[in-house]
Amino acid sequence: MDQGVIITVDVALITLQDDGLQVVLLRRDKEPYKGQPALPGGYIHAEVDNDSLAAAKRVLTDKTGLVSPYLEQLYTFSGGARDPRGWSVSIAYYALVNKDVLMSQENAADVAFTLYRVDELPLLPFDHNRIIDFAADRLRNKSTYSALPCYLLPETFTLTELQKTYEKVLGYKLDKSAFRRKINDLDFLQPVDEVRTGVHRPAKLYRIRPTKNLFLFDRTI
Amino acid sequence: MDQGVIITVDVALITLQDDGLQVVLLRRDKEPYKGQPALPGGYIHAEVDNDSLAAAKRVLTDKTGLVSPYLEQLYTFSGGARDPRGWSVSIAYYALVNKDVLMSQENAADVAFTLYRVDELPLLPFDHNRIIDFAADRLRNKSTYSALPCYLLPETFTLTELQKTYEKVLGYKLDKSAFRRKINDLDFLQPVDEVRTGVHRPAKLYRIRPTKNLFLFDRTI
DNA sequence: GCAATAGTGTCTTTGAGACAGTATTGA
DNA sequence: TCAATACTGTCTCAAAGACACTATTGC
Repeated sequence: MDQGVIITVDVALITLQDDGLQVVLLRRDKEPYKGQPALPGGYIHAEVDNDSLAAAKRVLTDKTGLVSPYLEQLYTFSGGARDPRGWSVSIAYYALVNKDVLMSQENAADVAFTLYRVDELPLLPFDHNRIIDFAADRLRNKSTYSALPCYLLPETFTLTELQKTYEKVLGYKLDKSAFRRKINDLDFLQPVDEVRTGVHRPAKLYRIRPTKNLFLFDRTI
Repeated sequence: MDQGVIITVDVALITLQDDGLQVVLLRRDKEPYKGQPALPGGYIHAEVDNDSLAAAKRVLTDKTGLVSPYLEQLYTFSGGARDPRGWSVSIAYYALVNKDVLMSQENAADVAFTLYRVDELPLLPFDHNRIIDFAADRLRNKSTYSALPCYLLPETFTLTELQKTYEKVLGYKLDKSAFRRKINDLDFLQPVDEVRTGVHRPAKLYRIRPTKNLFLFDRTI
């Protein structure tokens, strides 16, 4: 049955730089909006994709060479006005990745990413501005009660690095003492037998406790 | 472009009875699964629906005669295994309605609803069991930090009725004193110049403060 | 020793839970 | 006056914020 509806997945791949959250955009290689920066996306391939999550994984890997440590369905955008080709549905996902992992992948896969601050976007094709707004809001909101920001960090990290990450995502400062008390109580990190040495006192390294699911807290961080 | 993908909306319309949350199911009037109880749902009509929210409203009104006071996108279910007709996408919504409003509508619109407890469902067609589980989980979770349960009540209600509603949705008892303190602090109700008279001391009536958006709290109820 | 960062201890404030109290109605 | 429900006051406890303190490193 042909309902004449276009069905795609789009992925907002988000990372963290010194100056805030960034989203990965790629130059479109096809019409419409050929050559313009837009979210990685593509049609669902009913023959190869088990479901839309599989389609999102495939799109992300095909277009960026990455396998994200965190990928979650965001929202489904739809309507007759969002795509010049006609009535369309985009099942949008968002993904998180560490900046250094992303950059080394850019070299390895020989693709050209464009990074934009999520709060300073140009006008993008389709409703991609809205999708990115949704993704940033979801990330910021969910970070108040989950371990999500861990996925913006490398495999191991110090508590100070984790706190700075939460602060950049949330947009406000946290108290060091209270932060460490909560991290300790919530018990979602495991110590690694290493330290990060720098100019001064070395800091203990941690990794997120291995799990299939995102750690959700029963209170705020 | 025909991708051979079926695209539908399904609505989990939820109400509250004495013994807990109930979901409205209707007997399917078409194949597949003709005659079996299932969620109200239907194809997107690209010619008439502005977007999937409009489609969900239309489906709900066409099949039940209702306009729900609360309707929100839930999740998008997809894949090749959920529908015998082939690879399909269901943009699922959930809606809330008061039991008495629902029942009077059943008579007015001359439709036959079947109500099932969300925790005691038979095996349903497609992945409707999963959709209802998602809806009940979302409702219970969101009720801990929002005014959602108000939409399960009639237009006006007493504080005791509201507390009982929260308790039934959440599945645990709340302290009366603390509950009223919070309702007062959160300031999302407005008093109505009426009381509910019964056998004993009359109770003040309230309604939810008029707003376009759901009231979200910065803490737990 | 000094500067800088890592990490801890403790006081105060706030809000939640427990629970007992008072208030108002119909019969 | 009594039963039943509406509504309030107060004590205790736990978690959060503020902030000062100690610890460990390179130089």
